[in-house]
Amino acid sequence: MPELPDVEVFRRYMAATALHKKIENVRVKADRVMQGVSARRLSSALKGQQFRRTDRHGKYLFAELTSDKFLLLHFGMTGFLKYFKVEDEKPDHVKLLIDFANDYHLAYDNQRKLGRVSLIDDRDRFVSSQGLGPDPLDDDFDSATFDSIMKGRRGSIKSALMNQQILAGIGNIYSDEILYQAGIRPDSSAAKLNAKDRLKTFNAMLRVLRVAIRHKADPEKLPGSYLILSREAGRRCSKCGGEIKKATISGRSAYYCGRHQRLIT
DNA sequence: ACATTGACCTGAGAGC
DNA sequence: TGCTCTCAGGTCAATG
Repeated sequence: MPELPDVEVFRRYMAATALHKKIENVRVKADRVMQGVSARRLSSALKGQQFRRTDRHGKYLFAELTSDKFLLLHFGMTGFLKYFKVEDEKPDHVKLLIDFANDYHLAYDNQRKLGRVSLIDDRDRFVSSQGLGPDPLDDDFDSATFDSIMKGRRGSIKSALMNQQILAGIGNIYSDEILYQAGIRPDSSAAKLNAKDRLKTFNAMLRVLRVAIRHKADPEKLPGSYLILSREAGRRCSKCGGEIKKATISGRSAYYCGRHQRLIT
């Protein structure tokens, strides 16, 4: 679930529910997902504070506290947030539970332990220390930046789109979707795309990410012309009737239409 | 320096 | 029903 559009939906959800409320208590499950911070320190950093605003870069969510520190959340493959009041709405694999003064709770849930919860001092410093590339939805990210990123790549276009050091936020599902919409096969060489192909990919990227966010990143609500609805080998392409193929690229399973997506080598 | 692979976790679903 | 096997949207360290 949690690629850029999903995390943006989580961010908006958190902003709509959990800002400006006094944090009364914090329950931390000491776990692999806690990174660089003990349960005790995280708990004391949150207690008595409020969340002032939320922010996102790629797949990372930042929740700024009134103390100027940030709670950092990464959702791995199975993470999500839930704001709730009564106990029976509490999800099953809660790693961090924040109790507010209004008797509501915010849960960070993650079944598999591939996510990350941390406490950081500075958002921008975190982004650069992680070596994260630009977020494609940042205002100053344009097609010229996208061009310069893609030109120097030796591998496939799909791997380039998914490389967080190059471009932050796109994962396996949305890289397939972007290339499906752009009509380019995922195993095409990133460096061999011409200017027109790059512009097509860039435009498809922005469109797909925005449309996904608008539909709450819920696959069932996405337009019928999206690959995500028929992402299975042997199915028919919703655009051209071609056959959906499966391939392994950089160790991840990729799906594409064998007819309307062009291989560029 | 860059690209690709395997390991890390846990549970769902397929196949028998 | 129950067992085993494979796979899953994440990153990171190790390898080529």
